[in-house]
Amino acid sequence: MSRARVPENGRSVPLPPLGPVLEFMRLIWGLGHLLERTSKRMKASKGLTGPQRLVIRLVGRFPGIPPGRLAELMLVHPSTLSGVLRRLERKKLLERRRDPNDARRSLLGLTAAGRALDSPSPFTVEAAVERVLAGSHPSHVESAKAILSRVVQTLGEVD
Amino acid sequence: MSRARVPENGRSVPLPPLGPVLEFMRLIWGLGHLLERTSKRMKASKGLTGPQRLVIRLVGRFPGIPPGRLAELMLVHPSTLSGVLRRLERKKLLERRRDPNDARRSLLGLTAAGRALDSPSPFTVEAAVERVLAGSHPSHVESAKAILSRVVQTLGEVD
DNA sequence: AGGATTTAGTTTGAGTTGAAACTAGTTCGT
DNA sequence: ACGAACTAGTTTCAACTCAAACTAAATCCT
Repeated sequence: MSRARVPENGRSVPLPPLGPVLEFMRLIWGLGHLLERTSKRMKASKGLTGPQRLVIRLVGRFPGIPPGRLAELMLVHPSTLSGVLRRLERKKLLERRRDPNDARRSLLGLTAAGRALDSPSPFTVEAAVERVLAGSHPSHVESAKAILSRVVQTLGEVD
Repeated sequence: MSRARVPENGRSVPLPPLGPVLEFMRLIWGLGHLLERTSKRMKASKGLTGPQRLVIRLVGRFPGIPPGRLAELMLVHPSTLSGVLRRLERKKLLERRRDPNDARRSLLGLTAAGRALDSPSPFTVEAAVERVLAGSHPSHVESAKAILSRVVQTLGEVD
């Protein structure tokens, strides 16, 4: 018969078991959503979203980097970055200068205000990842990175 | 004097090295973006986005599940699910019935058209994850799951 | 040199995301 | 029994995401 296990009453039914694949998918989707959540809260508390903060950190590390390179580094579509850069520029944290050698290209740089925000800080995604990685066996971290890289690669090659 | 390594000319400079923490962040952010990309392409080719498809799969597995439970299962905020459900309902793939025992609650179910889409299928995130997991050492998969779970938990407890 | 192709970046459009504010229904406390 | 507290779900809002279409600039090819 095996009709069972349907939560006909939302409450009181424990989380149903899913297969290992759905389990893993739930983890990686859920991870993305948690990053999103952390980002929203950072904006409320510090005025910068996650992607905005990441841009500040990376432009701080590589001044003069053009938007295309930065998008590649962040693994986002260039058009996504446009909006993030626009909002950071509106807040006077970042500047776009024209590349004298190639007028199509912009060169990104932090303003003084932007540089003031370019520092590690608690309650960020960076800090959380730092903590987890520091408290895990290096070999496990390596395995995780390998698996994640393969998923990234496999998904990426569906081009 | 170590001023070096600035890509003053976007082209021809290899990807700069980042620390292990930023490296890992790049992977998990990037994974989220790849899922997003796959989702967009699925919509173009099959008419369903990733979250929409996941809802179909899960409601198919657990008919009568209420939105709150489904949100919990998908690790998304309930308000996020509202829009996804609205769009699926507009497409006549899903129905919301009122729970006779608790009028606040809805009970979700697939229409005949929705049930027709509830099947595994290539070129989905599910298929890609399946492939990677099948081709990896089980112990590595376990390590990855453990690390990811800890990141999820650490980020989650920043409540 | 000059038109065709390629490349860098932005704009527009639809979907997803979480948080806060809101509505409506249920349960609790006295 | 009845008002207070709680719960389920939706709406509204700003930001992010990719893709496709577009602009402008550089390079390529005769």
